Amino acid sequence: MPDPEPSTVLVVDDDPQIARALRINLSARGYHVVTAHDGTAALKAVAEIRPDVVVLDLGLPDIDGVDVIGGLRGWTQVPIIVLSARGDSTDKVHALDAGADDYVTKPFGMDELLARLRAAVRRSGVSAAEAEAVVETRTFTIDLAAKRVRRDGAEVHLTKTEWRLMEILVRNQGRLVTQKQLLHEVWGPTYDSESHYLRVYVAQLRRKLEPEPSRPRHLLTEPGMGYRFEC
Amino acid sequence: MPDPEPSTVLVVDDDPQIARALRINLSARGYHVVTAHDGTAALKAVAEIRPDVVVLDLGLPDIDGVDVIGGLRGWTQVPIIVLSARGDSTDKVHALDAGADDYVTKPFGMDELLARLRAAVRRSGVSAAEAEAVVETRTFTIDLAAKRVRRDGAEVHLTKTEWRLMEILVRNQGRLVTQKQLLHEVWGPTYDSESHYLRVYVAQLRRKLEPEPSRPRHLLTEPGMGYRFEC
DNA sequence: TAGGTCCTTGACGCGGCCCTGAGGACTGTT
DNA sequence: AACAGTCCTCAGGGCCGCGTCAAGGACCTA
Repeated sequence: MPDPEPSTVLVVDDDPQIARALRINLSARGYHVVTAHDGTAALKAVAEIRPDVVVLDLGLPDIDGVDVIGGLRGWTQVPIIVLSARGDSTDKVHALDAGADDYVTKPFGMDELLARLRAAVRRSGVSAAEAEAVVETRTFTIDLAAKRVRRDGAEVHLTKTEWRLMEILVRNQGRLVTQKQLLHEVWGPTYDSESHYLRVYVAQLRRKLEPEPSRPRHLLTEPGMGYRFEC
Repeated sequence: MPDPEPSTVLVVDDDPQIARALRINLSARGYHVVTAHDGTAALKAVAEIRPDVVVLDLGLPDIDGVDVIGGLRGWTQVPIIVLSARGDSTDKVHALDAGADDYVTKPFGMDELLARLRAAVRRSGVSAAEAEAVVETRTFTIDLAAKRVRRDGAEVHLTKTEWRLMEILVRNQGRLVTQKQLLHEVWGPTYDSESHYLRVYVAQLRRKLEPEPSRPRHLLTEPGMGYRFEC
């Protein structure tokens, strides 16, 4: 097994001290760290960089932390670990019920936070990895873990967007994925009806992967609803 | 949608007081509670009753708590919430790294534990719930999650409108669905009396799915009222 | 700054799906 | 037996959604 690429952590905290401390510690442990200093930036950052886990301080200047959780849970399952100075029981309950995965009160031990981070990443990784990492069709092979596609032995290069789209379809193989879901997961939660994007990119994938792009056998259209990947 | 069956919680604690307190509180919240008083019993209980979540005290008389976690993680992904009197950072790290999902130190607030329990069940339920969406009849099979219909092994293609209609009827299987409700949910709230639409589309569904379309056995008409799906 | 890749956006033809209307069957009522 | 109401069936026309091609522009790299 090759060394897995480092997990990306989005750290959301308006206190530069804490953000810096987290950045240093997490980076030292091999994580790829991105920081945001308010809720708006956090929501945007999640849509753009797709972190593997979010560490979220509740005391943000612009948006209430619980609303940030809600905004994320509307379209993504990314694990959220809440940091908060308030150890109040009702705060914890609200945050957890809004969709947070864990809740750590400040001051916190870095060891503990790291352990909880590992637990969160491990959990979400298990389900993601469960779907076999390699999917084969008659004409091409997809390695989800390595992010590689081969066709007749030769490697086929997919762009970032093409890959994201392909990955979602493959992870849901056999299932119909709605246009809205695809748009949300590839382009972000603000894209609802730009189905033209899908047409363009599905066409590109078909051109690269299907034996007869005009008669797709694996990337199937369900008119009015979405797309479906079949082996 | 019918009421989901209650989640089963395995409470593992050798202190009868705490075990009792948990049983009372969890039962009051609608959980199905099973208790075990030592590690051996816990391991056996998980294998036998397959709980949806385990609440595990670390101070067990026979087996070290971390080993219990390890014993479970060897074969199951059931969420484990650790309870412990020791708030020591290294204990937390060991338990979490052994595979625990969460760690709560005694004394704990019952509200918080319940919220963490909900979070754990929610997480694991997302993936498990989707699998249970297949409805079978004598002649055809409907997979609600994948949005696909099979008849005698072969795939039957439904259009968007056909599928919407079918889905509503299937989700209300056995129950009568009124024409108005069907029109509202498929064509929108402004459609009240266009029952001709329904006739056309129900006929199409019957033609595609019923063995004898003129003598429907599953898509039944209730004259003057609506339609009903029967397995 | 130049070159390349990639994302976005527009225009256009085509096929399939949704709607619609007409005719007929069935049932219950007067 | 005539009639009204509801339902089933079939077929055609309009239109929306899909696929395709191509060009503009953003971004990165050298």
